[in-house]
Parts: sequence; C-alpha cells; structure tokens
Amino acid sequence: MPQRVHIARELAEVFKLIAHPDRIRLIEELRTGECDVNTLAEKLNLPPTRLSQHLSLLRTARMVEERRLGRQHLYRLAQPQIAGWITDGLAFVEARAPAALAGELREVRELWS
Amino acid sequence: MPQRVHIARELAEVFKLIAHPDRIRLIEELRTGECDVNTLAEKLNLPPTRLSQHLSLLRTARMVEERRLGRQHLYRLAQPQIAGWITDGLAFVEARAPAALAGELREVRELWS
DNA sequence: TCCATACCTGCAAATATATGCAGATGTTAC
DNA sequence: GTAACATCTGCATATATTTGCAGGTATGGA
Repeated sequence: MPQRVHIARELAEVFKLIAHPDRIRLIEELRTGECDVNTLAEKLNLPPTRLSQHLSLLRTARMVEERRLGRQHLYRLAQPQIAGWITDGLAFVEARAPAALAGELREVRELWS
Repeated sequence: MPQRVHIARELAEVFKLIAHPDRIRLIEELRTGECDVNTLAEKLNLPPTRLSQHLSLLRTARMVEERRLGRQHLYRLAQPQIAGWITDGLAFVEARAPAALAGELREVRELWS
C-alpha cells in the first residue's frame, strides 16, 4: 500500500505537468518533430517568455529534450507517444460537455493525429 | 486554431481533476466497482471529509456517479475506462525516475490492472 | 568589439488548490 | 422524539501555480 501512495504521487506529477492548456497545445505541436522556441511561440500565439517557462518545466521533468543549433534551442518530446496518450483523454472530455463540443472534438482529433 | 485552444482548455480540466495523488488512488480503487465513502476512506487511509471533498469535485465534473443506499452514498466511475487510461500514464512515470521505482511500478501495475 | 538575436532566470503579484475544522443534512434505530 | 451514523457544505488558512516584467547569458554577424 505505501508503494501505491508513492506511485500515485509520481503519476499526479505527470498529470500536473500536462494539466495546462498551453502545455497541452505545446506537446501536440511537438508531436510532429522538433521545433525552436520562437516558431512554437508564433504557432501557439503565446509570448516567448511564457513558452520558455513552460518548456523549462517540461525540461526539468524530462518530458522534453533540448538541442542547440546556433542560437536556437530546438525542443522535442522525450517520449513521442505521450502526445497520443493525451489525445486519448479526449474521450473523457466528451462526457463532460457533450453536445456543443462534438464538432470541435472531431476537428481536433483530426489535427492531433 | 481557436478550437484547439478551447479543446485544450477542456482537456486541461480533465488532467487537473486527475492530477492529485488521493484522487488517482480513489479512481483506481473504484475501477473494480462501486463503493461507499467510509470504506473508501479506510482503504485509502484518508479522513472521510477529505475524501468527500474529492468526490464532490469529481461528481461536479461528472467523472463519478452517486447512488444512495440507506445512509450510505455509493460512488462509481462514470466511465470505467478512465482507470485504465490513467495507468497507461505509468509509462511516462518510468522516464522521470527510472531505476529506483522499477519494482514499485511492477507491483502497482499488477494491482491496478 | 559592438550589436542584434534567441532564450533563460528570478522575483513579485495575482490566482487557484488543498486542507482542517465546525456545523448542517438526511437516514436509521431505539 | 432522540441519538448515532454517514456524508456534505462553508469558510479560513496554507500552499502551489501562473503570469508579467526586468535583467541576464550565449551565439553569430558587421
């Protein structure tokens, strides 16, 4: 039973790391491969500083990996399968707010697959 | 692109709901079927009030459903597959803290399957 | 060397979450 | 009705997360 507590704590950390709208879009954006911070910031329409903070969090947790190319920092998912796992969670979004979101869910599933 | 923001927000809500060690154990405890609050509190070794607060959160989010039997409130997962999805996340725990946790991970996977 | 570019870090304020406790509600048994 | 039980709700405090901003580091080019 103590091991359940311990592992539950670790799992919760992983969920917390993902539990932010910016970071979810960030991870889905990286599903197709590595990208530099400014390009990401543009694609996600976020201030680069904020993105950098999210990346720093994910980097510390080893959820993303960094590679430097000249003055750019290229980021990629440490475990690319994580993007697919996250979109699997869309099934549970469906239950919370069913009717109105159906169309959007379809589009996003297409986009993030 | 706006739909991505919207859906990402919804997904983040789901992740936040799960992102707590007590709630993860709670959901895994319910994977085998419905249970009343006091029994859950004992099994999880948590004060009943605290458990009740977690349940209230999950209930509002329609992640669990309630049924009353006498003075007991029986709770069950609204979508039982969510327990399996959460344990799929153990794969990403492995990357964060690999060596030391290997044994515990094996035990918990067994327990939560 | 000096400047611009591309990112990062630290800090403080705003916001959100978690927790404990006191008291309320609904149910059953006497 | 009264008492005990099972659980819920509200509120205050403690703690954690998010965000913006100001200033810092590293790289490449003139």
